[in-house]
Amino acid sequence: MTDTKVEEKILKAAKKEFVAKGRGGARMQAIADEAGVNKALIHYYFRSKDQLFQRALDSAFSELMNLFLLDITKTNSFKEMLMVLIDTHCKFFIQKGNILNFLLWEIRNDHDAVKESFRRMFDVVGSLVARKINEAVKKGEIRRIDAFEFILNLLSLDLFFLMSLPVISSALEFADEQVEILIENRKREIFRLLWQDIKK
Amino acid sequence: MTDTKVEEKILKAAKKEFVAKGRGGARMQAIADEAGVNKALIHYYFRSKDQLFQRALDSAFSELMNLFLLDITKTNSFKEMLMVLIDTHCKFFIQKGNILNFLLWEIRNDHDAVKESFRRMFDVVGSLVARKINEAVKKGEIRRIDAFEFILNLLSLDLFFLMSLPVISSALEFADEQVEILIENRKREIFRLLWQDIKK
DNA sequence: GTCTATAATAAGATAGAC
DNA sequence: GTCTATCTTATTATAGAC
Repeated sequence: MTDTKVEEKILKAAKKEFVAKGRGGARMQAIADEAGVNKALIHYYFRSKDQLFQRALDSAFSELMNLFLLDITKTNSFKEMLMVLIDTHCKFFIQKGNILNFLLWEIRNDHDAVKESFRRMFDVVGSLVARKINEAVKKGEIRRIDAFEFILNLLSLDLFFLMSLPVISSALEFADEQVEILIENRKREIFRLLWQDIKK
Repeated sequence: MTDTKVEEKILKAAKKEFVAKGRGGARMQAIADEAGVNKALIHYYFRSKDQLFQRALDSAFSELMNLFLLDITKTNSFKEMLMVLIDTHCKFFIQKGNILNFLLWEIRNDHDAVKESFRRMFDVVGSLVARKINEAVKKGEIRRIDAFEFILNLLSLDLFFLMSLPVISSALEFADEQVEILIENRKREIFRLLWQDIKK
């Protein structure tokens, strides 16, 4: 608690506020309150709102990248890996709320801010999945597929649904249990669609 | 030109500014400049930034809804319909830029603003597609499928890709021609994945 | 390092002339 | 209806005490 560095507390609070309100809507006062410090102290550590935002964006983006760099090498089969991935994405984004909407919204004007991390992540994940695909093909588990298209298919199906979920469930006035059922159905459907496409 | 109502000119300019900068980042002055009128005139017509935003959001949302209400009843086969839909979505969002990112971002705090339109659209599109499915099933063109899951699959694959395209192509430093090839490949892949799943 | 008080500015809103 | 000029407020940022 008290041994958590103040700088970290502020950054954490900033991330929460920025993800909730966006770059423009976020308030330095709200960040200070959330972190339990004075407004002036934020400027002491981070100089300006702009620089704080950059740090928060970096951090939020890294969190997302780490999700995709999960240790999936431990899964035994491609089928199992696919199930684990879908499940993990759902759990993460349900917990993290608007982080993906936030990133896709704020990054559009500032591609450079994440260009390097994105490319690195892309290389690592790309080659990791490509290797997994090769192994599975050799074992005769799946047919030969394109790694890029496969990843894009998976992420599209997972992430778009999770991004739209608040709108869908609010507009259709789903109760909490209905939402849970919806998610479970969706996970099954995504797995079904992807697996029957690639399995041998 | 001059016979375009001023109110409409302002609304159009507002939509452009809000979609580009978001609710918080948009500036009344920028809207006035874009519309070629005075700042005070915006208040005369729309009272406040807040009310202008609501109108702009409504209008942007309607545009999107209209896209999904396309006259697809004219297409002869389910296969043809699917191809037309994928193509239309791509064309629309490449032209309209960040409209989807904007909506998914801004609506998260204000579901009520679009609840009714969304539900109406959902009902209309849902029953339209369900009817199309029934016809195609009877003709033996496709297997029996769930309309909700099918629509979600289609929109996920289409829209997530288009939302992420700016980030992807910037981070991977794709040239314009490469982006075009990417899109064409993606269209083929989406159609392939969906069609082989449902065709009989 | 952390606070209080305050400056500086940006931006939305309005009054009033035309 | 449309403009100029101005008011008001919200918010970032800083100076300076402790």
